Amino acid sequence: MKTKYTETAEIFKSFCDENRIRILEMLKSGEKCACKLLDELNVTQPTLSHHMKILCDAGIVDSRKDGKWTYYKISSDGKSNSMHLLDELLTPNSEAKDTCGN
Amino acid sequence: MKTKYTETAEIFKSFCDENRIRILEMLKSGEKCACKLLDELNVTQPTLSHHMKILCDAGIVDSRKDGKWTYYKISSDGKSNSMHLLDELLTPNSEAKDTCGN
DNA sequence: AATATATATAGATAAAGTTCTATGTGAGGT
DNA sequence: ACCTCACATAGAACTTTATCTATATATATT
Repeated sequence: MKTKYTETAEIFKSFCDENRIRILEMLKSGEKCACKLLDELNVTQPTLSHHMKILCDAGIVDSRKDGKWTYYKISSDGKSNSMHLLDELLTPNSEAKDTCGN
Repeated sequence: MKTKYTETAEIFKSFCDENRIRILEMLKSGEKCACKLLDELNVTQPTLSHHMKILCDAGIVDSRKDGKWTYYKISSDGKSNSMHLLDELLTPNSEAKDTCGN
């Protein structure tokens, strides 16, 4: 069974690898094809493919095939979803104090 | 050398483990001492300690010692910093298209 | 059809992360 | 002083993740 915690963790895994962060930074300037991303990263093609799968599966990046090429871009839904999740996770919801007096 | 990518990844590592997500959810209702967190998680005390160190080192959680006890709470600076980082990472900054025509 | 190119998948390996047991440390209480 | 309780650290076992090489697939191009 996949808990809600697992799902949240899946999404944030997108952001805890250096190369995926580099990829996202590249995509900030717009849609890019895999070959272009590959040019700028010091990884092999299968490694890039692995990272793109993680980003796409998490919904952070959208992909589109055009002939031989695959283009990737940041998903605006993925962005708002993850921003919302993070906000939700870090926003205190009450002031119930705990003094360990139990 | 620690790149900016490494640092960003460090911070987001806070959110990619199920147990750390559970911990953060518990802290949403206010400051809690380690013993209380331990009660509600199915992990040993050293494992909790490990997770708290990751959360504190990332600046997401603040800790405070009071006698024998250590209290943890979500850091509002940590929150705004990580929200800002995520927003920055996922906000497109131009519409430069790339048609792989290079 | 044969070939070349872009990407994906499979499988192996290595590095990183999580978790445990055992032990250390430091703060109170008796 | 001694003991107990809360937490941290050390080190080992296990799991997960990242990365590579080799290969498959799918889309042009000739």
